[in-house]
Amino acid sequence: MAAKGGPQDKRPQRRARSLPSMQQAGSEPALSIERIVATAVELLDAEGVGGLKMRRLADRLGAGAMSLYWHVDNKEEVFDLALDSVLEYRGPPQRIEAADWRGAIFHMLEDWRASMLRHPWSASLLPRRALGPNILGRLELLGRILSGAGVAEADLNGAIWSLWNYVIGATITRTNFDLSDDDMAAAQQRLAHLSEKYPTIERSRLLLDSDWDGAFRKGLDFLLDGLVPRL
Amino acid sequence: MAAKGGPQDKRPQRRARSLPSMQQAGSEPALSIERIVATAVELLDAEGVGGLKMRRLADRLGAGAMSLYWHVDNKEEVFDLALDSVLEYRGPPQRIEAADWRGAIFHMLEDWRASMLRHPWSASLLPRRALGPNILGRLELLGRILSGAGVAEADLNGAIWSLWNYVIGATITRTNFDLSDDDMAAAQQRLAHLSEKYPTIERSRLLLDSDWDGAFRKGLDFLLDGLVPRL
DNA sequence: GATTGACTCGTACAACGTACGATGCGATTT
DNA sequence: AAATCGCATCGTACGTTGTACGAGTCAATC
Repeated sequence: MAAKGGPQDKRPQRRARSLPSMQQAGSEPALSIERIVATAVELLDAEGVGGLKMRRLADRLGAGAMSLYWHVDNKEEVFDLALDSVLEYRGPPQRIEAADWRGAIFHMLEDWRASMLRHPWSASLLPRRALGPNILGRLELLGRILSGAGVAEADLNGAIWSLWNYVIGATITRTNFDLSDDDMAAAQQRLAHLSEKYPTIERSRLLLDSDWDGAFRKGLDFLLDGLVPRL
Repeated sequence: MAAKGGPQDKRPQRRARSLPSMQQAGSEPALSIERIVATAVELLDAEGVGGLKMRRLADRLGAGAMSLYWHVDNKEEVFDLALDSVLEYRGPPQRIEAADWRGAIFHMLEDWRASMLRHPWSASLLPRRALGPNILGRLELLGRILSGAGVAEADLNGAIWSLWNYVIGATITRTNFDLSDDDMAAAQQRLAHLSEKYPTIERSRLLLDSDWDGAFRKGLDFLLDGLVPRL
């Protein structure tokens, strides 16, 4: 979309924020990207993807709707920033990467999944390409650990992507089928109708109660078994 | 959203379509869900998710915008139907499921991925929960093959979900980073900026040229090695 | 004091999904 | 034949959204 690589130097680059500048009546602490993103995450947590509207976001910030556009190009960017902000990774408890690479990978990927499950809207935003620094940081860390664990240079990209794919797939599936009780009942009924067309699904209660966490870990184990050469 | 399970019997259930009923001047073949969905897929292929608007869809069909709403509840449903329609599976060339379960699974999952890559918008629609008959059919088939291959009942759901997660994750990643040449150049430049923060990504050219297809197959192999008990 | 640049916001507009009700038409009933 | 009914189409209109535009405020600098 923004293909033409012109200068387009409309963006502020950096706000000096010299004084508090009381601005209203001494209450609202002035706009900033950080505050905008944090409030956007709040709003998304509370009302989902559809609940994030520029006017509402501005309201929560005690600002006019159009004020946001000085800090942000458009709504898309708010989504991108919110997504990346939720994926920050503070690293494993100790520095054990080299010795226990498997533990390090597990920790990072489970934290990844947990972070996204804490903010279910994040999964549905993932397919829209937004490579923020936190996401890149996770990919970088993943590559570094795998590389240290003995994965050959030629296999590195494949290994990184396999794990990434698995994690985001699992997260998307999980948030997608994390039905409320009402939905469960409805699904149950809808499926009962079709039990003769989908007997296996019906018998294993695939959509109703799967052990998501156990399945995630087990699949991850298998993947790692294959990706990293046994020593 | 549509939680209240009232009767809401507004939907037509079945159109008899008794006569061609020349309707206009003998040209347009009258509206139907099938035609609406097929045209929606065309439009999505041509212009992406953002390009599908009810008015435009109606235009392409030679109909008024509001005419669509007799066949369809809302735009969401158009998305759901388009997604499912693209995921139809005609089955493996021969009937070899029992003997060559690995081949059968590979065939189905690679076809799955290929179908979605042929319609890149489909990946971004997946996280919105829409279990059409074709998707359910694929899950059912997957379960049946795995079960026949010797996966224990207790492990079945986990195995199904692991494979499903992997496939949709891989597809989403692939469509997400399938950059045009312009985007590639832009990404290259943006990354050059950060090469000291992400040296591993930079060195392995992770975002620029990965062997997507090879990585997909390899990871799938590893998953299957783990999921299905070796005989 | 004048100018500048960072920042805010009220107004306005175009585009969208779709509610509502009118209309046409074939089949059925009277 | 006339009246009725159900399927199907569509024009108009409304509310909501993202955001373009330009005017406004205030502190820092000249």
